[in-house]
Amino acid sequence: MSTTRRSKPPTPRIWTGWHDQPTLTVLKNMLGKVLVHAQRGRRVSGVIIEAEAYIGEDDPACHAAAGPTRRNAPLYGPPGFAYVYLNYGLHYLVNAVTERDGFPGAVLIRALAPLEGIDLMRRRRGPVPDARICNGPGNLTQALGINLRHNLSDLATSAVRLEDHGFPVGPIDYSPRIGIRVGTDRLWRATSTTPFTMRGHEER
DNA sequence: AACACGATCTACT
DNA sequence: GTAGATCGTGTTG
Repeated sequence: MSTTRRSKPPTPRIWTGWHDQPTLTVLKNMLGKVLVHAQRGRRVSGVIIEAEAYIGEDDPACHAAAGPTRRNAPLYGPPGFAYVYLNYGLHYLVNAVTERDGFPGAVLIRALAPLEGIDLMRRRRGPVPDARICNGPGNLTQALGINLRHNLSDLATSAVRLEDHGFPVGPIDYSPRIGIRVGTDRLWRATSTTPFTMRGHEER
């Protein structure tokens, strides 16, 4: 065995501490965590700076509002898995499933500050400014190469996973969720007010 | 089997 | 500010 030692950074921790937490707690803790797609030995990742909660059949904006279907089945499963679906026939959106088995809930990841593999992100996203590479739920999945194949991935063990790199999170803003016409009374959109490397995020 | 629609984004005006 | 892209899903026939 070679004894050559390079100064390897400490292995980034998989983030699993959220599995048993209420969705709104997961929402709060999601900011500052790192969404990773490790593929073909390459890591593409970003720090989560914007996310939204969708909780229960009583939440009219939640995909589970009309009860369980084949599509939203992941929401009803155990926490810790990805719920990926195609929106508007164009964009893949990635959620982290929350709440106990049988109760639907998830956190939608809406924006990242690019961390690793930015060159690959640029290639996937085409000629857009760096600041907009990962802002928007459909844009970040394109940048990370996340699609329907990753639906129901275990976010602790799969190529698509959540890690805690210890990024400090400052104050968090809570505002109405975006792109929905119902359930806008709930302030379940969380945004980080402190920039990490780049913001790429604008209020509307 | 056919159809309407959506937790969006971009490119126009 | 708003039209258009584009397709899986749920609903209807």
